[in-house]
Amino acid sequence: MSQYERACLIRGDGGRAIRRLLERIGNKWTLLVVATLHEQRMRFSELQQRVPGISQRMLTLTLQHLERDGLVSRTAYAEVPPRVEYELTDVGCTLIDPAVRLAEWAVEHNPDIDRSQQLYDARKPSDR
Amino acid sequence: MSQYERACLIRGDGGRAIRRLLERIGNKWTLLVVATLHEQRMRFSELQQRVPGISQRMLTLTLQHLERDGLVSRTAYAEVPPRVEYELTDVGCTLIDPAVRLAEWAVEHNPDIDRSQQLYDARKPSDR
DNA sequence: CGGTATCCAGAGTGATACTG
DNA sequence: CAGTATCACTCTGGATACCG
Repeated sequence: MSQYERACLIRGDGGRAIRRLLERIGNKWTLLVVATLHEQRMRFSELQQRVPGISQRMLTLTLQHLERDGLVSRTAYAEVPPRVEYELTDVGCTLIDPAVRLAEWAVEHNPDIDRSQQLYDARKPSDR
Repeated sequence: MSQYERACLIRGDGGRAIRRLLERIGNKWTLLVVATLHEQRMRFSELQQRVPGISQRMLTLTLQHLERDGLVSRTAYAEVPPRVEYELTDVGCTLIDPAVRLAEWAVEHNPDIDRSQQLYDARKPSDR
């Protein structure tokens, strides 16, 4: 399969498949939560500590979305005080690999983008 | 490098690298424009025709961001009427591969996600 | 402990009209 | 042709307070 043909996958159905995925993981916290859960199953409060900066509300919302999509499973234990644990499902695990590729690209090309932005911003507006 | 170690890349610097990338490509149009330009260099109006639904304003904004990041180059020809052509830079091209992996995941797992959402939504709110 | 409910500020997006 | 300018709207995310 050629590089060209593969690129067509992105536009595929007018881009609907990948758009849907990006609406999921394109937000501020989802990938961080997924990557954190990949280390091990974890309860709510532990997750909140390991994802620095996330608010209770956003962690709740993120986990609910992930559970609805079947990427994370939620287990509530009938105890007092309550205990709830989250873990990646099998499908959720398969997302790690493509996500890591993206992260590798990001880390590798961050300096390029910095440089390009500085050049761009230094140009006189009239030259743009 | 283990799967576990690779996943750490996502959280890397508190997730800053991949967050920056997702702010770029996580929006509605960027990846569609990149994938379209991957076919060939193209002028503004042609691009607008090939990316169905995009407004003039959003295409302008998307291209300006991509140019600032150094993923797309812009060439204006001093003609009347004006002609401007866009093409992927070398760095821009390297983004195609990880993006395609993501698209492949999206296409492959779309049915899983549909099913999971239907199950989730069918559950009584009290069971959640 | 693990959530909900409410409110608010800001960013992303789109329609429309105008311009070199 | 390839943009800019303006306005309106929606959606996200954050702060805070309360609940089982």
